[in-house]
Amino acid sequence: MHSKVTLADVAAAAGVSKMTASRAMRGAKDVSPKTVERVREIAAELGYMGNHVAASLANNRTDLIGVVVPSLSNIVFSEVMSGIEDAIAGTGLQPFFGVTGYDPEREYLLVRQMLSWRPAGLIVTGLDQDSQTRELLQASTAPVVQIMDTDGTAADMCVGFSQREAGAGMADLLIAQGRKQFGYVGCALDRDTRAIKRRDGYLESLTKSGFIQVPQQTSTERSSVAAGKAMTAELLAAHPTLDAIYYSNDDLAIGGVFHCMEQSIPVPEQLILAGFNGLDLVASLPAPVATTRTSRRDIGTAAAKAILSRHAAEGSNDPLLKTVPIQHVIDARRTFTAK
Amino acid sequence: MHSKVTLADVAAAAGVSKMTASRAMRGAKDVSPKTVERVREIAAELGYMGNHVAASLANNRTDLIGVVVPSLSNIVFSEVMSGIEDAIAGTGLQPFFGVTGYDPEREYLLVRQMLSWRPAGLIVTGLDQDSQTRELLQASTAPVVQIMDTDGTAADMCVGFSQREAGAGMADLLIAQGRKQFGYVGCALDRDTRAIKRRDGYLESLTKSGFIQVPQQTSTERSSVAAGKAMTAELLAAHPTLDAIYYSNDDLAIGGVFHCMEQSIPVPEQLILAGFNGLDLVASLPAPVATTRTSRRDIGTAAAKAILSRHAAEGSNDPLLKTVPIQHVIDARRTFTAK
DNA sequence: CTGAAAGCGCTAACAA
DNA sequence: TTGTTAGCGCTTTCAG
Repeated sequence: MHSKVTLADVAAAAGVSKMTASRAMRGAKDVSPKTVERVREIAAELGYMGNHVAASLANNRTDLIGVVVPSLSNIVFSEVMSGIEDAIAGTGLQPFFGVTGYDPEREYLLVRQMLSWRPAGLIVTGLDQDSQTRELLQASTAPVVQIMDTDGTAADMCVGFSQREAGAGMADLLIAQGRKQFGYVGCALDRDTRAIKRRDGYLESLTKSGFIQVPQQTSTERSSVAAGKAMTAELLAAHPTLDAIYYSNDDLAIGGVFHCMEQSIPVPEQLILAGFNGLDLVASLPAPVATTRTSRRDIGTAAAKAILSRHAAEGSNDPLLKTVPIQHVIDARRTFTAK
Repeated sequence: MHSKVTLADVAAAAGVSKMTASRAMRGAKDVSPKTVERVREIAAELGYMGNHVAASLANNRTDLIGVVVPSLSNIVFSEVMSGIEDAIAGTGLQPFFGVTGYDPEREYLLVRQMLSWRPAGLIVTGLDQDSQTRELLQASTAPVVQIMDTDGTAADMCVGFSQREAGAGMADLLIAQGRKQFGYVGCALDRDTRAIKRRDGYLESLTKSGFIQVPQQTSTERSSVAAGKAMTAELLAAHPTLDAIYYSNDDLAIGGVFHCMEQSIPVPEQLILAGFNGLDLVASLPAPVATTRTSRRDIGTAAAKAILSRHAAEGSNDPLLKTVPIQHVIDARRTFTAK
């Protein structure tokens, strides 16, 4: 009953060779339907269960697709993984994940370990790995897709959007709305390189328009609604006249709204709050918050497809896919029409 | 540079046997430090990267630990996975995940595929797999941990709490608060067996206390804040005198609060809202919501540890771990002190 | 401390 | 349509 039953046992019991049994158990192509039926029947009886490890070694490739994300407590990455799941459903590919916790050393170890499983492909978050990791990615024979960011150079393929432009775009929109006093609230800026890029884009755009003074409230703790609430309180205590705050993400911005609601600060009339990610929750908030809707699921899907297509293109001379831009949409309709 | 370099190449270049090279690359036990150093140096030069597939086949075991969850869009499961990550960090184990989408057929396929990788362990959500899947789990030589639920019989080991009691407990608390008119709002009740158990516990407890009439608003769509908002509106339109609503989870309850805030319904004075999960966000809401804080991370950690300890106990006669209960805490302080 | 032999369980590539 | 022959790259014996 246990996994001690091997293909050889099945073959013997069915009175065929291992090879025939092997063929019968998978493709069934070039095997008589009768044989297939008999072999499968016996396999079921014996409780035979194929061994992916042996199969992978024999044909020198696995059906594994490695995914490296910085965090799982962030719903964003869960959604990326859902997108990946969607794309590979039915292809027989299996995702396996690793979480870096934004730690480059851990990322290196993870990528190494994953690569040593000889995966069919690797999806890694971000373009800013350290040099060791980058070398691994570049040397990899398996297709590699870096996701979520296009500000930089990809080791192989890349699916995402410009974080810098996302930040700049939000700044431009706030400026266009006539806001004059801008603030910024962010978490994990010591390690979240994409959040840093957004902030840089935001500040740069403001600077271009002559807004030099931008008070910031930052922290190295991990993003949360509670942190957003507290940091908004602090920022506004020091700078009560702000009329727009950009947050490193929606979680913080939601905390900001909650603070404003408790303090009866009119949002968005007196103060516009802008987050990032476009979490579903944001659309349901009692007070409007601007956000950038990122197509995380699409990024996951596109990344997985890029790997699949690379496999399909194997040996052909088709030009290889490099960067797939994914649109993001600044969503501030509720915010601005409410003004 | 590529992964074409095998251990044999390294061994040859170092002038030792494959075996010595193998030993040098991992444990380093029973090998002279000199040899270890030389072999590793050459391995690095050659860009050698071990092959986990071959290693696993040779020693007939992998370092993979399979995790099956129903969904990733639910932050709860991401947190379980974080807990698992924590527990296995540094043990060299690799988690690989599969998502069922609450589909039993898909779950069966997933478990099969995972088992065929001969994992070091398997963590599966829930106790209510269909019979095929259950057979697989029971026949598995790898340790299996079912998580999140203890209402039922485990195939092997089990880590979680009673969903039924969680629902009943919330009912009791609401009753003790003097509430008289109870409602219920739930999503995905056609497939989320744990949500069903909570509702059953809730209704049963209410019935015991004589509250027979409990209007329900249910839907098969997936839980979301938006759904909670809409369903609360509908439920209250039909039953405006309700003074307590239990939701199948926090997402829906949060939608409920947002509805009440927009309609200026005093929460919790006029209406108590109760969710489930204890999401961090709930603690930051402008209006208090009761919830059941579940230790999801602990569940993940305990599950992973159960697998590790099973491995450690291999061959020994220690009694085997069966069920690990994990506390959940009903958190309604803000709700009730505010009353 | 090091090495040689013998597989792990499966499948590619032929051959029949 | 089926079978045979060789491995895949590593590690477990067991000898030196």
